[in-house]
Amino acid sequence: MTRYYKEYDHHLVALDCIIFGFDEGELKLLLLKRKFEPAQGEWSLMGGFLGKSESLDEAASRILNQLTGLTNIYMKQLFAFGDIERDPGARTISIAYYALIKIDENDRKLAETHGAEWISISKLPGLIFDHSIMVEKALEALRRRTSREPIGFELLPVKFTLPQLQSLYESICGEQLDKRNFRKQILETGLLVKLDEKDKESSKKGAFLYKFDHKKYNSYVEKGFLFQLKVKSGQIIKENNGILLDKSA
Amino acid sequence: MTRYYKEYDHHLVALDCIIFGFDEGELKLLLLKRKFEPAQGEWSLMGGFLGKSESLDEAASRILNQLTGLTNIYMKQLFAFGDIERDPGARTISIAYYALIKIDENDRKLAETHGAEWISISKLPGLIFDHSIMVEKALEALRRRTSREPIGFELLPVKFTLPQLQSLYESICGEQLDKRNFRKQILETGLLVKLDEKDKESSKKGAFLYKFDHKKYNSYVEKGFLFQLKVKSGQIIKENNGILLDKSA
DNA sequence: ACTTTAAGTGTAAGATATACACTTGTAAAA
DNA sequence: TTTTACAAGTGTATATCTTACACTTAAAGT
Repeated sequence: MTRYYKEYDHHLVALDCIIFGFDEGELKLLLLKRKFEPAQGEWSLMGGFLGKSESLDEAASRILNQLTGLTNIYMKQLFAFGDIERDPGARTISIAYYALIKIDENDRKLAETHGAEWISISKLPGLIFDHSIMVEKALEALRRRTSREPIGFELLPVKFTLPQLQSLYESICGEQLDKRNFRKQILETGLLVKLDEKDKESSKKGAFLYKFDHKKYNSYVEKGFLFQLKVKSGQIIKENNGILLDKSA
Repeated sequence: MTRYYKEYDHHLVALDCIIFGFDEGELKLLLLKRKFEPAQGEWSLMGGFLGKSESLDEAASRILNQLTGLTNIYMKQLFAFGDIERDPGARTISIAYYALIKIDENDRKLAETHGAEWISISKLPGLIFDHSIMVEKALEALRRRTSREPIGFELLPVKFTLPQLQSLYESICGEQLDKRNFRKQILETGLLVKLDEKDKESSKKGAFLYKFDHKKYNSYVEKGFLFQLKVKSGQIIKENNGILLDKSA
């Protein structure tokens, strides 16, 4: 490769992964205790450094794979963090990615060997550096994206029940949803396939299992159709479909 | 600063700015003809390299300032581009920012000395490297953000008319809007202050000038109120307030 | 005085979101 | 075997929001 730009500074580029999972009705993050200095022993996100011959997406996937053994995971770039003092170890640019995974016993064991743990969003410990800010930002991004794309299914088993799905959406948006309205809305999309099987884990009656119709969804996306769910972030106090509601004035 | 991580690769980190303006009823980008190799003479975004002692935001602001002389500009990080071959000059990570500026004669002259030109979104030339992808992504981000935040005002003079504002929103979302509905919606926010002055540039009758009430907006933001305008991206064929509209099935 | 041009204004109908309570199926306990 | 307990599953009416739509007004130029 030809070489221009020789005179400019070069930088360490890190990747940090915010790994979301859903388990026991709670949204969780896969966190680990850092095994090297600086900040050894403290809670952090899984991270690593960018190599010369890998793209950002490739590096992020590699790092996720090291921790979970998983490939082909839903992963999106979140944001680049570049404050000078963000990492006391050295001036490092960190590009954060978030991943959505289906928590599973196998992955769980592999993660454990790295000293990683699934921790509920509502019980997060303090994290090193700017990792808590990354998590906050990832949650906002997850909420926003959930309302535009059917990504919830990335966090559930292939077969899931409607009560599970509703509980997931409730965890993401931090708000109770009406069962009838939720079911009506989600079934109207035509993107769920009802199976002839029930899951009896959580009730005597049992709830029918469904699966997400990825093929149909992709064909809709190509046609320009749009998935849209009203998912409010926990921050919103009062909202209107118009612009801004000003009942007080 | 202590030094850990010594053994990892270091990378060139660039910043590229997608600079939006609004003029003559059109959304425009400030582009320039590249003055150095590789790809000398081709159209590109304004860019530069990250220095050792500046944050990403600082570097992006510096680069914008070099071209326009402006400071305190609305600027947001867009995305980090890191494909290995994206810049034939060297392996470079580029972090793209987009900026919204009020086009003004002074800036226009400074920009010209750099060989920069304001070019309408609808007449963009091919750009070097992945810059066209950056622009496409920036437009999507602008559309999305416009529907959640009142950022249109960053592109207009401090005093503006409602027809101007409507025309801006139409340019951003690529769609005609109904005059009465638009005015109703935007005035209901209570965020516009009507002035006792008219602008007679574009009609004999003249249109009243307004200004945006930043102070009131900030107080709303603190209270958690939300600005929301229905701005559709040009890509969306058919949309519904529910989830996905499936009238065809 | 007449013409031209864009600014400015209100309402009714249709679509969408929301609120709400009882029945069903099954397992476990009595 | 009957009863109890528990979550799954189902429909409608009202309120709210979005949309479509046409005439009047002000001022400059002829």
